[in-house]
Amino acid sequence: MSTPKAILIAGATSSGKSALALRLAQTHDGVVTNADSMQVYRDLRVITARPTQAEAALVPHVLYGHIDAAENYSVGRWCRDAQAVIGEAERAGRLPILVGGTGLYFKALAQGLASVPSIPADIRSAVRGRLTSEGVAALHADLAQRDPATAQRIMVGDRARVTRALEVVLATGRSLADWHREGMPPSIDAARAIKIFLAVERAELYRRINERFDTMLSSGALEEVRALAARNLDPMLPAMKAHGVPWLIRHLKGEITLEEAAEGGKRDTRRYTKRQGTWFRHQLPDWTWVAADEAEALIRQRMT
RNA sequence: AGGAGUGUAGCUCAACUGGUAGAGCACCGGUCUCCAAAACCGGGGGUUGGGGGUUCGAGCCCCUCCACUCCUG
Repeated sequence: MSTPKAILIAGATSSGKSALALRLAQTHDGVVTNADSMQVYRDLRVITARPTQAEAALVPHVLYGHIDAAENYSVGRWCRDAQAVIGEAERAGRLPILVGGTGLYFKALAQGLASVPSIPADIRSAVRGRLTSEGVAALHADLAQRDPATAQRIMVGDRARVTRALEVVLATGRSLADWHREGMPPSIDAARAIKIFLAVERAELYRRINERFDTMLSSGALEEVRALAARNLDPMLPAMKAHGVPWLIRHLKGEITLEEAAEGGKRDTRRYTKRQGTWFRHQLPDWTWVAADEAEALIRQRMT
């Protein structure tokens, strides 16, 4: 095998992937690049378990906390950012090490994304406005008229996809399915990358998640969320939906106890990690699943 | 020790005067192309504490044992 151009490390939340990425970066002159949809937000440091400043001082860490919580970041933007980072690392002779838990980001990076043009703001907000006023069923019915093929593939209650498909036909006059057929070249040469998924046994993972959430609380998570809440941002923004954030905001409003909020945050995280496993198993079947304590040895072996 | 009470799904609790044991949460599986830590779809579970009895039929009635709780001493 030729020298890998990049190492991609995925894994469930709390699987220990950040620590692994750090170790590898230290020994292989790497650039740790974030592939997590929530760690990109500046306002969310503790609650997303972003690497600390001390860790970031050891090796270069990029795409962490570089976006304001008021922004709507997206897969597309991340792909462009990641591509730039990878190119820069290569020119500097450093190894890009992408690490994160967002499956869609990795898939888009390795397999390409449909080149749907960005949706004009007025169309986007009009569609989202209709979602609240008319409800999903009405939007789905509208979609069925304009783009029957796509409408058939989407569940009637799936607000996110119905909204997306509708705004795409309205803005481009073409079916989302058409755009998907065309596709776009991947951002990296996936065949030459090491791709691993850090596997942790379910019970152990749940134990770690619960413990980690408590640690976050004692490390200032509540204060962080208080500051975020004080900005009075739109609750529909991605950053406002990070695990634990909605719950802690409810606690700060006096609606629920801190204990209830913590339970909710932990539960959401547990359920999420289950979906992460499903995603990688089915969507990216060519990734290697490996236990955390064997990952480093496996990677070193493939590096040679 | 005596008196009273409780024991049903992992948890909290339902089940009219005996008539096919359910609900919430938890949990499990799946979908996935630009808000993905999102948005959705689906699922099974119980020797009703153990044993015996009455009855066509027992979570429910009777006996007994066990566990826990409260009261009295």
